[in-house]
Amino acid sequence: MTIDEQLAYLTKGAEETIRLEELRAKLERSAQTGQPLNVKAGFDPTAPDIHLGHTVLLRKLKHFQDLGHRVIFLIGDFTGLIGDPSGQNVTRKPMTPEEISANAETYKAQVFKILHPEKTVVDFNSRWFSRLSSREWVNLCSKYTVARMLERDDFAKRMKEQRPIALHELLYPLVQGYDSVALRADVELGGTDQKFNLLVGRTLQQEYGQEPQVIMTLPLLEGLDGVQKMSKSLGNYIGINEPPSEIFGKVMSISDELMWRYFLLLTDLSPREVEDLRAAVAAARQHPLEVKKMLAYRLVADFCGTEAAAQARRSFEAQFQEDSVPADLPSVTCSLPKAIRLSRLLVQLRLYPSNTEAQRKIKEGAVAMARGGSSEVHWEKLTDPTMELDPATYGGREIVLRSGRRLMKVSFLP
RNA sequence: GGACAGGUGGCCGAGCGGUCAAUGGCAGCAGGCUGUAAACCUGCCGCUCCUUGCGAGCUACGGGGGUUCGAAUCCUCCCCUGUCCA
Repeated sequence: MTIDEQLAYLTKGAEETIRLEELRAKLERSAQTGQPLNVKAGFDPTAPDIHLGHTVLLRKLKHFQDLGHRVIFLIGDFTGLIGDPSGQNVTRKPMTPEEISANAETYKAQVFKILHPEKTVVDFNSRWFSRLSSREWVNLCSKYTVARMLERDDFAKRMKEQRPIALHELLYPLVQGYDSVALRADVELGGTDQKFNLLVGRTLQQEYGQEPQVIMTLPLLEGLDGVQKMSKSLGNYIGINEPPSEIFGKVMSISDELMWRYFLLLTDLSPREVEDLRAAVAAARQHPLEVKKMLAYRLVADFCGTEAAAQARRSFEAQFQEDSVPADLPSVTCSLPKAIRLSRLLVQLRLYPSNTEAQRKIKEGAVAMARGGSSEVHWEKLTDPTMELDPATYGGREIVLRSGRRLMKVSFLP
């Protein structure tokens, strides 16, 4: 690839690159010297649940790897030790080294579904921060001013809204920026919300006599609700470790509008191709449902393989388009020594969190049962909250319970 | 250290001595319509128990103590947040 082609490849889908000319220079130099670029991205040590939102960034890291560069997957274990910047007064308790390394392993298992393991270095920022003397700390703090720090929009916003800002939170950008110094990063990637922190990295590198890193911000992916960014705490996420049918189903539940965004940020389709698809749907040449199934299939295939993707699609079609029972239902076997209340069973199956809620839903007509069969399924609503399943009639039988979109197969021992 | 304003269910936000498990909005769950889309309509939305009833009990309005037959609501101490002053 020519340098221009490389630039196009790397900046595709990125929100902003600061600065493009610097990236070009770095790429040229790397090509001449054969020295790969250090491309850094930081991750929280506490949330080893990678979801599609993270993959926007991970995919971009992979693009750099495709061109032969070295990715530094930095786990912010030190950052995690001090506390949480956004959480109010939740003092985070220090994680043990065991927990941290366990989390790191979990990260690797997930992240290498996307990244090339041999071109990835996993590092921890406690490696340098735990050795930093107080003197060096103060020195680090002297490199940046309060006024500039308060420019960060979320700080500015909180000041304006008269909400608390703890002093140590002001240190976060500094800590993250220093990571770039310690790693001699050439490029750092982050979400658009990270722009300020990334820029601090540039400033600090110059303060420490290094060439500033190029920063690249990536759009934040909206979650299932289509409005807020995908995050675990909001519960609007699709985890890449989830079962294939789960991923497929969740993708199918996003809005049509959001689907284009997913195509753009999560697949290798070019912006042009996505536009063409969109036009086809607008002109009714393509059914949006079919296009969305294609998206779901691709995403499942990325993380679970094409076979799982095909299976997930079949199950989806069986359940929602043919109203029959999919083949790969989650199923449990349980013994039935004596009669059990339906509501209790539902809680045991984790279809509902509490008995109270299970009973409520039963009364509302949300629970249905299909018996054994496969093709001709009859769903029978179970609306009696006092219903009990007794061994005499259910022992040895197999039933399928449904609550909303969730199905569960239960086999009773005789 | 002082003055003032606040802390209510996942979030926002009413209530300011009883009828309050607490109005309303958002989010969420379920039903209908559909394409597990959007929009819209309906119900639910702390927990437990059963005799499933407009049932009983328990827990809840920052924390502790108090006043009262009775407190989210009054008093008091403490904690937390913000603003102004030092």
